[in-house]
Amino acid sequence: MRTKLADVARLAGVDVSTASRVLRGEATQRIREETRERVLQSARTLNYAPNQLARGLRMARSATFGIVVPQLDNPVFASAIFGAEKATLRHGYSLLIAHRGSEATDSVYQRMSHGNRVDGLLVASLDDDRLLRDELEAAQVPFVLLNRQLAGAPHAVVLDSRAATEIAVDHLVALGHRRIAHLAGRPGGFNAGERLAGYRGALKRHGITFDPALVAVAGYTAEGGAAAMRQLLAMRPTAVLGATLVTAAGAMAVLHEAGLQIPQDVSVVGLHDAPVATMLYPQLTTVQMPTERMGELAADLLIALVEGRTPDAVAPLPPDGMVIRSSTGPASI
Amino acid sequence: MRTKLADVARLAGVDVSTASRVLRGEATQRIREETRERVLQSARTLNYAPNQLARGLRMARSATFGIVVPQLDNPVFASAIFGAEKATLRHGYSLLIAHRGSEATDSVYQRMSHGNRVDGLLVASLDDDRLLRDELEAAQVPFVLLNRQLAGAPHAVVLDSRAATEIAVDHLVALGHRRIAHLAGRPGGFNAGERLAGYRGALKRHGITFDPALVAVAGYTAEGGAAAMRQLLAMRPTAVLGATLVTAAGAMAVLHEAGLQIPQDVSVVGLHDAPVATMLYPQLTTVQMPTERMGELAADLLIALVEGRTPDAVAPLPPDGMVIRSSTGPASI
DNA sequence: CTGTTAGCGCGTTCAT
DNA sequence: ATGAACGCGCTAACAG
Repeated sequence: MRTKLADVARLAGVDVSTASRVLRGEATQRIREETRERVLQSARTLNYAPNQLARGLRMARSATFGIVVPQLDNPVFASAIFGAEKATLRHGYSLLIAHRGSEATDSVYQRMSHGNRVDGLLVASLDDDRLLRDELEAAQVPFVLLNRQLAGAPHAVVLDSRAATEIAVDHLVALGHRRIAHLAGRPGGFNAGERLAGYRGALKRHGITFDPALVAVAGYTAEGGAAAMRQLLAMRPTAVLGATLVTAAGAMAVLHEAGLQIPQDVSVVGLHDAPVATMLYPQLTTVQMPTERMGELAADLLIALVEGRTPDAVAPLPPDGMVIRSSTGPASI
Repeated sequence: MRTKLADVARLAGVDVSTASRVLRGEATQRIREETRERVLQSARTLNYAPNQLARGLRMARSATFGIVVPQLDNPVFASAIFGAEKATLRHGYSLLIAHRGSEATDSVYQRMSHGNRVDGLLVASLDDDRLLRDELEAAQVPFVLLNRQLAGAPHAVVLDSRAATEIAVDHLVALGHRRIAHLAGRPGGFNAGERLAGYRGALKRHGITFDPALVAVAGYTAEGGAAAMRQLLAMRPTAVLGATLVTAAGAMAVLHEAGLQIPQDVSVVGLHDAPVATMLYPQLTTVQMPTERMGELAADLLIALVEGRTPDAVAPLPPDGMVIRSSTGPASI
């Protein structure tokens, strides 16, 4: 049997309610300094930790969030989870993890909300808007979206993908590139649209005419990046801007196969930064994004929501900057 | 207010105790088929889900496990978590995630055990034996180690790193290699020792004399792999066996810099398999390991433990096999 | 300033 | 075959 509040109270010679008040640090209540000390001391010697199940039942508040991710091997999500876990821990919340499976009924959101009684949800789903909205509505708990938007959902923390592509293009233009290809993400996706907008905006700002033939849909896989790059080869770009590290890597493989030198013949930039960037050859120049911070801010926002505050919307997180490695260089032509 | 058992009971016109018996599917109890139907129907229409907090409090059993990882961006752990989550979900358990921080007192294990009342722990820590044993002892819950051993801890699910290096060496020897370098992991680490043993054993089996100068400590980072490879260059190996994908990638970068062709001049093999292997140039030949299965088996083992069974030890998980890509080829000399 | 009391929602005796 | 009553450990209203 583990030590419970009653044990602490008995040892301190007080009632459980008094012990509870002391341990919870009630500011409004007045408690004699001497009793407070005795209770604290008892709790320490007994190594007391409150039973969160009982507390959650009583308070109708589990101090637990659920985080739902599509995959774990995506470094952006891994980093976001890490940040979220740091923030929740800091505020005394725990984090229940689950992946979004294919279950039709009793979605993961409802299970966490109704079953586990989480106080809120961190949602990093890639599902389409309609499905996601329905499932989140049924969950009936506050939620914050991670790196995506959802029409009608007010709370989201996203990376500023538009700004990221802009500074990537700036970097390439500064190196003299004008024929810059873009490996685009999933058409219709929120971030894909933002990136394309940033790409076009930056080109325009530099007086370069947008050429649709320099954009190919790559999705988010190495194979997709490779296929898109093959298609773009005929356009003879001097630089390529990938949507993610993975697509950039796929493109690099195709460039290698084609006998093109990186960066002498073609420069390559990837979005986000992760250890894998240093594992490519040549090491990939990237736009570093605050992915861990995104998780932290999302958790902070969720905490504010469940604690009844009405937080301001969080602006898209600007990139941390370019990480210049070896995959970019002066334009050859 | 969410629907509770009493709501279901009222709608069905029975007592809560009856509703409880029906919904928990008590085998010993006899319940009239007609009432059972009515209760089930009521639960369905009210979209009832039992409050796990209340149930956990009552049963002294939260149906929740804690999983503790050092990092999330390690693909082996990410995959293991994914597998563990699948298995726990399948058996009606939830998964609380946390990383092992640097907190001295009130370790993450104790917090999960005493505070969150998890029924068991999945431990993927890299901490040294002494610290880990003390903290786990204080947690007082069943636990299963993930991909590591701990003296005196009976339950662990590990990958067979020894067999993995063995088949990697077999593959290289079959290609005619005899000067095979090894980028070793953290000295003293469990898996590092296993890999070295497998390497030495396979060499011996093929009648190749073990040369300590062909082994360099690389740790588990790209930089470590690069440094070790630089050191080994003087030995003119025709093949390199990395401890992980990351170290192999670091080594490949050094080979590129040195103007050596992969695989014409030097073949490279990495242990574990992950998408990043296809992102390297040339694509990396690897030994695929059942990392996700490891997580599943660990969760299954933990479930057996907390449910009072006395499961057999799980043997080290053999590799799934070689994934031959482009980084290995016939020995040049 | 502190003790008494009453549940939170559920599973489980013990009755009937 | 079903209902009544109790308590898991905790917090919060109400007394005093």
